[in-house]
Amino acid sequence: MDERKAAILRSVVEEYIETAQPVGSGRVARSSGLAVSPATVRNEMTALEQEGYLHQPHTSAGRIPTDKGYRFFVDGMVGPATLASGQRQLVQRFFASAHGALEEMLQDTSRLLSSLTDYAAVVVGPPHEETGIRSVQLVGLAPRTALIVAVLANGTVEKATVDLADDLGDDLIGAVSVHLSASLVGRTLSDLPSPPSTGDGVLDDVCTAAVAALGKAHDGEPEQVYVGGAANVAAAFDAVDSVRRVLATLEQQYVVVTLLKDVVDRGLSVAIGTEHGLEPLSECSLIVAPYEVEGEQAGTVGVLGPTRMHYPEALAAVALVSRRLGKRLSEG
Amino acid sequence: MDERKAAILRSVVEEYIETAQPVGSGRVARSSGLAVSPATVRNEMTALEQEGYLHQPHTSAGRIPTDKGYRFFVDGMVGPATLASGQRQLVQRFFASAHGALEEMLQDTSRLLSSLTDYAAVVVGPPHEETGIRSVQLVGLAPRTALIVAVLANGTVEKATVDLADDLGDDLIGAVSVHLSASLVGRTLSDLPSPPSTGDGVLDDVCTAAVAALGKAHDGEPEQVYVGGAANVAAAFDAVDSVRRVLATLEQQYVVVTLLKDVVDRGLSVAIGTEHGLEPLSECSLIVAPYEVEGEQAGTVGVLGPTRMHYPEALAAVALVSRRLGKRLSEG
DNA sequence: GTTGGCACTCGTTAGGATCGAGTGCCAACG
DNA sequence: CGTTGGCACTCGATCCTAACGAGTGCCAAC
Repeated sequence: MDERKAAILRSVVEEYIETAQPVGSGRVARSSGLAVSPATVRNEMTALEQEGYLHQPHTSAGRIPTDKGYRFFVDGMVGPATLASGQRQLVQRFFASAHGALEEMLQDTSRLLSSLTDYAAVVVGPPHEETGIRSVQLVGLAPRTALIVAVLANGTVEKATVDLADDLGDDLIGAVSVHLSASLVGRTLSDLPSPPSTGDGVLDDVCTAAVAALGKAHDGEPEQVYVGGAANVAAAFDAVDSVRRVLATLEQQYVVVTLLKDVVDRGLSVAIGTEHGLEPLSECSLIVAPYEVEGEQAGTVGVLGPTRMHYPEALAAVALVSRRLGKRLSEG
Repeated sequence: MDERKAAILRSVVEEYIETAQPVGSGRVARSSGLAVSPATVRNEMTALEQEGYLHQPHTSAGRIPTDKGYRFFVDGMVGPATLASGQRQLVQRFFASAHGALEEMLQDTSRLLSSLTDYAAVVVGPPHEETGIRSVQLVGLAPRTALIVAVLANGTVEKATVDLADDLGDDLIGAVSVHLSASLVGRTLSDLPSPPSTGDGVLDDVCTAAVAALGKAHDGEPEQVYVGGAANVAAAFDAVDSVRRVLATLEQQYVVVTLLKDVVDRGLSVAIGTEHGLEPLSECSLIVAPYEVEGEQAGTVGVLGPTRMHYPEALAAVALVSRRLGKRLSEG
């Protein structure tokens, strides 16, 4: 692919992202900056179509980029755009004043990202399984029900209800608490030991049940995902049915988490159209970036928009937010 | 309003809900079961229009119910429909097998309700402020940061980060925990006492800070709200802009909570169109029902659909789900 | 009070003409 | 040989008109 063809392709993509209208040779000749006639552009465009970068809705219409065309555009980008200073300030201020619980911060981050890009935004939280347990406690709720509560190092709380065979007194529950605390603190949810025997059968049984409940509650559960700006999906498409499909997919937390993980694992930061293989989202592109907490990859932030999204700006926003989020979470 | 006019109005509403097309006199004459001619129906319909129950999009089109027309229809309903046995079973099974944390159960309930009705569903959780505290604990997270964790009687966990002036040792944190526990257990979040002095200045300071943090974190915060089936909004309207407006409103948790509270407080179970005063939702109707846990009104479930929603079925679903949810939560 | 008849309204649909953006092809040009 | 202007052609979009028909309001008759 020679430089001129690339320039033409870029021009088509840019125009189409801006106008959502098929782009004709005349428009490209004017806007691409190339000093060539529309006829020359036409010749190149037929070639680009044959190579699969462009698509013609019908004879005598302009061209529309294919997924492959967007891919070339994205790969050939000089890099993410620089965000407007107002937007950078917004991010700055958000993370400067971000406070309180991890959960709220992640939810607010997804809202921030969606308001930066005008697309739907997704934030996947850090895996609970790998975070150190700071405290464990058993709390009696009802005569035969207790709650095992584990506080993790990142400030999140995991809990599970434990059904008890007998009605235990507060003293016994307290004893169990102490024993559990001694054996579980410092471990992780994915690495729960069976607590050493105390010699007391009842006490041991409760301990085992509690640990089992805690382990089971978060076994195979995906990480928490926070979706922000879902309403932007409605603005991005004008077919109400496309909107429905995308929203229905976004509601399935498990699917979303898997999707983001998958894309990140494949080392991509942009998945265009069908590249991620999720059929209901074939009209969408997804931009993702992992964020790191204390050097460890902790979670993912992402943006979901139409394939004709503003890639440079969205990439910049996602990159900035993921970096700042990681930094913010690292300082504790 | 005589009986025949009421029957005609009912017929118009039912037809319009079914077809989404303006309803003409001929159709009503056929479907209403009244033995009258279209001409008679026409006479009545002009009267109904002058009284504000019906609206004509343009001369020589059929009639569409106004909000007032829907209101009359709903008020005159013999009662909620009986749900299909398949749906009743679904609810049955859901609550029989519902398990685990309150939060997940409420989220799943909203999904259940949305799948029953094909509208968006909303569930507002019980207020945390009024639930008894079962356990309080201070956990050190970082050198100068701790987390105060309160377990409530309904199995939910409240927490707040506490910034410490000094780096406290585990022993001191433990002491604070014990002291906090002694003074806070049994109280509620809305009724936090200032812990009695221990004679130790540092210890007292930390206690006060922790209690303040806990109180502040949930002061004026609305109850948690769970939205399910938001994608159904896209199916209910065919103007993509209406969809956007409604979704954008649903994303504002505070607005949604206030809306539901407001409607319930006014003793309504149905708010039609502009009745709730929330402009972006003027094309929607809202069906709500409070649910009671142990005799106390605890929260609200609701359904948001287009004004031309299937009121009898939706009412039945909301009523059933709220009743069963309350029952399920009461048994602990 | 009810009804059939009737003229009228007005959105919807269908057909046809026109427009114009855009194309492919080709011959000419540097 | 790549580039370009010219040109005929395509085909969706736009506009117009006509015909249709569902529905209305009104009125006279029952």
